[in-house]
Amino acid sequence: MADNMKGLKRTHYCGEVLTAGETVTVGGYVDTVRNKGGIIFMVIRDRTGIVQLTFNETTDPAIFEKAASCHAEYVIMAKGEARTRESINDKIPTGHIEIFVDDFRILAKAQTPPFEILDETNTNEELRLKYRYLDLRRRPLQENIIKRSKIAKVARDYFYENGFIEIETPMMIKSTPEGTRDYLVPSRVHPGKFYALPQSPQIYKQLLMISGFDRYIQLARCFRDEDLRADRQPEFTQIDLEMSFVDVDDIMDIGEGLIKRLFNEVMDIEIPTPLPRLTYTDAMNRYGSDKPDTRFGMEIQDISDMVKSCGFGVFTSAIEAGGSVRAIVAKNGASVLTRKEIDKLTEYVRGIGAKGLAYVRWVDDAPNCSFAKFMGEGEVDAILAKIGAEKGDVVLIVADKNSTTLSTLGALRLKVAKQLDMIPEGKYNFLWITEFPFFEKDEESGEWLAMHHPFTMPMDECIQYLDSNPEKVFAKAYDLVLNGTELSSGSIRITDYELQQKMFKALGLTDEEIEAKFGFLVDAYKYGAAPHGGMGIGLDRLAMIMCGADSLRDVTAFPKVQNASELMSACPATVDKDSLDILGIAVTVEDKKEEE
RNA sequence: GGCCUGGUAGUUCAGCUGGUUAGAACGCCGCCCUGUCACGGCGGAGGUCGUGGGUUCGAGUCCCAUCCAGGUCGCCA
Repeated sequence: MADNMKGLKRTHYCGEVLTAGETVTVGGYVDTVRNKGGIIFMVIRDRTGIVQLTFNETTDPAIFEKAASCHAEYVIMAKGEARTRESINDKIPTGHIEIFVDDFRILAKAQTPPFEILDETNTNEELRLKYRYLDLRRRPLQENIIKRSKIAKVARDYFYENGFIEIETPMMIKSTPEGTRDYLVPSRVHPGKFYALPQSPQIYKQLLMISGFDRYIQLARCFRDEDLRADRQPEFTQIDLEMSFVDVDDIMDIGEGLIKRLFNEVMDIEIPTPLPRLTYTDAMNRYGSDKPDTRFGMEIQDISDMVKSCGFGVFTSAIEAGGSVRAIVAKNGASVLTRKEIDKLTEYVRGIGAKGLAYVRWVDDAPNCSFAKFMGEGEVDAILAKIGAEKGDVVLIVADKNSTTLSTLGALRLKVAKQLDMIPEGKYNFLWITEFPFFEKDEESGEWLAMHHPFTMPMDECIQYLDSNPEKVFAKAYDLVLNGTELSSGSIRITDYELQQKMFKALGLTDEEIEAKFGFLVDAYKYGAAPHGGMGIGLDRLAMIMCGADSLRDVTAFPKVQNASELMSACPATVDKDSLDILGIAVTVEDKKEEE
C-alpha cells in the first residue's frame, strides 16, 4: 500500500525558486535517483520544473531507506528545509538549492515506463502515442500544451475586451450533402437518421448575426473526415468570430489586433501592423501559391516573351496553347542541386502534374543549359540576365498551362528552399491574401464553381459581372497566412436576399437544391440582417507555429495518427450488433482483423 | 487510392557481397559508494530480427505478399 498525504499540504511547485532556510512541501514524479551510498540525491518533477531532494542515511535511516526504494516515475511528496547546495548546478533554475527531507511519502509506485521520460527523445512516435499520457509528462510537450492554453486565454481576453460574446453552437447538426466529408452521428430516437459533426460553425454564426448578437466568438471544435497531414487533424479548433456592421477592413483590423496581442503576450514578440497584403492574383503569379511563404525570395518570373519564338517545342507549344514559361532562380544552388538532384526534382514535378523541368546550371564560365541547342546566340545569356541569375545559381523552368506552371514552381520553390536551407528560423511573416476569384472553372466540365461557400459577398464593383463575366468576379474573402501556412480564412457574407438568389443562379443551383441545402438560412435572411462577416483562425496551426513544432500532434494532447485512428484507445472501433440494431444500422464492411 | 521512407533486446541503433553463439549504448535487476547532478565502480538478465510465404545446404540479410507507423500527391466547397 502506498502512503497517504495526511498532514502534508503542498506549499510549492518544483520549479519555484526557493530561499535557503524556508520549510517547504513539494510533490512530483521521481525523475532520477542518485544513490551515493550514505546520501541520496533525488530529482523530482512537476509541470513547473525540477528540484533536488537530499536524504542522509545518518539523519534518518527510515526515510533514507524509503527514498532508496524509489524508482523513476514514482509519485512522492516531501517536506523539508530548503538549503543551499554544497556544489551548485547552474544549468537548472533551481540548481543552487536542495530540499533536505524530514517527511517523505510514496503516494504511488510506478512500473518502469516503456520509454524514458526525457526532454529530448528519439523514441518512435507510434510508441509514444500509445502511451500518450507518459509522453505528455515530457517537458517539451507540457510546455506546448501550456502555451496553447495561454493562446486560448489571451484570445478570449482580447475578444471579450472588444465586445464579443462567446456563444456555443451545436455539435450535432444537419449533414450538408456536398463538400468535405462529414462525420455522422446516428440517432437512437430516429433510427436510420443521422446528425453530422460540424466542419465549422459557419451557418450558425451567420444566424447569430441575424439574431443581432453583433459580435460573436467561439473556440469552436470542428471535424472533417478527410485524410490527415502534419498540419491537418480530423478534429481541430478554430478561433471563430463574426461581426455585424462591418466590411473587409474592419475584420482584418480585429484579426491583426489579435495577432499582435498574442505574439506580444505569449511570445514577447512585437508584430508590426498593419500586416502586409497581397491579392490572390499577385500571390499566384509571384509565389505560385495562395499561401506563400515570404520568409525567403526566389519569386517566380515569367520568361514567356523571351522564348516564344525559340526552337524549343516544349516552350513554344505551351505558350501557343495560352500557357506560359516561368522560372525560379535558386541562388548559389549549384553546389547542392547537382545533375542528380535536378533529376530528382524533375521526377518530383512530374508527380505533381508538370510534364518536365528545364534548367540552367551555372557552375563554370559557360552555363549548362538543358535546352541550349534550341537557343540562338546570346539568348540564354539574355534570359539569365533578365531574371537575375549569376554564376553559382541554378535556374529551374516549367512550361505548361498557367495554373500548372505556377503551382509546380510554387511547390518547387518551397522544396528547393528547404534543400538550400534558405528558410530563416524565428521569423514570423504574416500576410493577408485578398481578392480571391469568386468562381473557378472546373477543368473537366467547364462549369463555373464557387471557390468559397455560396454566401460569400462579391466585391462591390464586380457584382455587375455576375451574369456576364464570371472570371471578372472577385470575392470579399481573405486568408491570413503565416510562414506559408494558411492560418485563417474569412469573408463578408451576402445579406441581401436578391443578391443571394442571383448568386445561386450563377452557380447553377435549382430552387429545389437551394431549399434542400440552405432553406432555413435563406429564409432567415428574409427577415433582415446587418452587413456582417467573420473569420476562423486555426488555433492548432497557430499554436504549432508559435511552439516551433512541425506537426499538430505536438500541440494536441491526444492527436490522431495518419489513418485517423487514435493509438492509445484504439479508436475508431467496431460496436456490437445490438447497439447497431437499436440505431437501425447494418454494417456491410467486414472487420479485417476479425476475418483472420 | 498512388508514390517514398522506416519496422532487429524495454528504448535508440549497428549488423558488409547470405555463413557458426545477432552486437553497442541507454534503461532494467543485484552488490558497492556521504556531495551527485548525463554520478561512478563491479556483476547480471533480456531478442519467434513486424507477420506470412518463397529462393537456398544455410535468410536479420535476397524475392513476393501483407500489417503497422511517418512523409507526400490525390482529397481538404
